Amino acid sequence: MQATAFSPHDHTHCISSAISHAQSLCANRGVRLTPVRQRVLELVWQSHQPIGAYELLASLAKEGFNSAPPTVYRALEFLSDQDLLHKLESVNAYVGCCNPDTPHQGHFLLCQICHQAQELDSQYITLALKLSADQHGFEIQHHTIEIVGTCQGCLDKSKTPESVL
Amino acid sequence: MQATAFSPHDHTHCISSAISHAQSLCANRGVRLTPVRQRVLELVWQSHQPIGAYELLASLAKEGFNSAPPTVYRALEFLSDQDLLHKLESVNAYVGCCNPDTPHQGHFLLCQICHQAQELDSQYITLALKLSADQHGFEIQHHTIEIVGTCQGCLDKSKTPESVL
DNA sequence: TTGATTATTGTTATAATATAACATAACATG
DNA sequence: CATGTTATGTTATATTATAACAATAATCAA
Ligand SMILES: [Zn+2]
Ligand SMILES: [Zn+2]
Ligand SMILES: [Zn+2]
Ligand SMILES: [Zn+2]
Repeated sequence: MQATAFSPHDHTHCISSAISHAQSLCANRGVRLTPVRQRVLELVWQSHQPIGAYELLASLAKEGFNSAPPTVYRALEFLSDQDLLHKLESVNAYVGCCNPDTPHQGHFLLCQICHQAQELDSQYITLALKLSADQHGFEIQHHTIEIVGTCQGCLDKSKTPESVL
Repeated sequence: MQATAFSPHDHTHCISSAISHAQSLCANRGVRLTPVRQRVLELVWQSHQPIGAYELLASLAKEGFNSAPPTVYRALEFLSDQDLLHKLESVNAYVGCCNPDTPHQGHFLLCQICHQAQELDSQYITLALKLSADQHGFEIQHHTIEIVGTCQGCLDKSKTPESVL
């Protein structure tokens, strides 16, 4: 099992890969990854911690971009439409999508210690949702699945007191 | 399979049962279901459609209750702490809880046509979440599971054109 | 190339949701 | 009653998000 967000990894690779992926994907789709859109995507990918719209806005402002709310919300809307990021409803914040090629809703693990989010695409969960919906004759359009808890890394740290190190 | 919210039923029974249940539950727990708290709970139970804080506030104001935001948010916090309602994060609105005796997070079906919400407690979903989390060594504290789509009643209506009626 | 068309961005204002901070009142208990 | 605690009142403000319209930039057909 390789978790990405929660385990040590070369995150510069996450960023560069996400951006180059987004560039080719937008080119293929005939949509424009404009400077502000790309910069918002880069900012979202700065870490695996979901980031809020107004935090993005502050960064854009520092960098000389236009800094009114509609600017960032439009960029977020575009990136979301292109499946390049997801909004986490329970924290009003945004994370980069790991798999933008195929439209999907993710399932998310959110660590309340390190505040990182990991997107899953669990067939278990997808099937369980479908079974439950079917039982009620309910036709699913989309869903919000956000699981809050403690990630393995943070659990390990909490079980290793300073004195033992 | 008996769905409650989405199928015709005596909703006055939902309301009175929720309120009397809440009264005895608060008495047992030694907490106070004050007038404003009970009224908020009644308003939440007016229908199976999740209701927003400011809509509650407007109703309270009409009825002569204090009508500043903290009033309703405090009542919502109390009711949530007592497991008498849930917040639906994806719509910033609140629904009465069907099973306040045992602390839990619900799973919700939200119909985008009739805007009603049905709380589930699906063992399928609970198990799937646990399996997925375990695979990542992730310890679950709580979750947000909100499934948006079309309920059976609204599907039936859409499949029965006017001309046939 | 020009002009029409559409997509994108700029700008101002405001809506919608939620909380901080502190004062007052009600309740419980000895 | 005196006291500590819980609940409510009040004012202000924080946070998140969108409406509305103007200006600019890209696209494309003639
Ligand atoms: Zn990374
Ligand atoms: Zn963590
Ligand atoms: Zn009902
Ligand atoms: Zn419906």
